Amino acid sequence: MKFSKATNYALHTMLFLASSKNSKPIGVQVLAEKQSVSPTYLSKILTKLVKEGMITSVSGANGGYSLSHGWESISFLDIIQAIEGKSSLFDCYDHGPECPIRKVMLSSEEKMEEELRRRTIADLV
Amino acid sequence: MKFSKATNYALHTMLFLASSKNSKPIGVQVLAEKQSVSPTYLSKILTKLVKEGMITSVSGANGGYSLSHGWESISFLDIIQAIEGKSSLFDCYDHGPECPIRKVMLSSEEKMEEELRRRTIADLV
DNA sequence: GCCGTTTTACTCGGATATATGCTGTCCGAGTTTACCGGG
DNA sequence: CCCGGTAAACTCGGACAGCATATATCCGAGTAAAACGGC
Repeated sequence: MKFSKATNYALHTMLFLASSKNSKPIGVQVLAEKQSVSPTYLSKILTKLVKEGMITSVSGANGGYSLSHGWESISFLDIIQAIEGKSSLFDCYDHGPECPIRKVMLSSEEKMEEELRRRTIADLV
Repeated sequence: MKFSKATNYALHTMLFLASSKNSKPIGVQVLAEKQSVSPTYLSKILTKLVKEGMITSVSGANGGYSLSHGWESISFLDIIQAIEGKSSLFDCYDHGPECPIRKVMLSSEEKMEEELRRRTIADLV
């Protein structure tokens, strides 16, 4: 089990957008170049962030992506879940909600999420 | 990103072995049946636990798997890492060890591992 | 009843499908800006 | 100077290919206990 590269790209893109306080949108070409990833693939990833309202996209010439209003409160967990989905890391089949193993796994997972919820991109700028 | 089913099987097998205090080894057939998984596949998973010294296997008739001496101190993390490997959940390419995002991810991951290290199968019996 | 042989019940390991999800590409469509040429 | 049309610079979305890994199966080999059979 690994975090996907897509999550990595999303996090670094958010950090980059937050670092360049430019109000003008930044094209996906530029963002992709910084991370050595193809623009079309990055675009696909960023679309997920747009749908979650974390960033906004502007079509047409001089278009690109920029942070949404209220971006300062976006946590690592928000970004990760936008890419990876919100489902639990651990599936316990046929053992029901009372499965003691499941309980341990879920509580441990929750510890990580607490920390990821606490940390924001804005903290790093 | 998900924990693999193999990890689930490994954890439940450990719990089952710990619950049935029987000193006699238990055949993979029995263990597999409890979890609705094929015996040959489960065997492959359990081999990893054997290599890590958590359980021992006995060949031949009336053979099977049983807990190793000192099993009481085996943590969830031990079992999970035996199956999933010990590498970090988050890879940061080309950003070096000073990458601030990497630091946040690793520290969050560490929170989960702390909890998994604290919890043992023996606690659940 | 004893001992050697065979059968049976197991695990072990490698090789090999199959499935699933991640990564990445391609292309057509829509959108906005910049440019350009005619009046 | 203005205005309309065209080109250029973008994002968006779906379809699709390639690849890695997880999942699962198959089979031959080794191993230990039980069963058997001759003496």
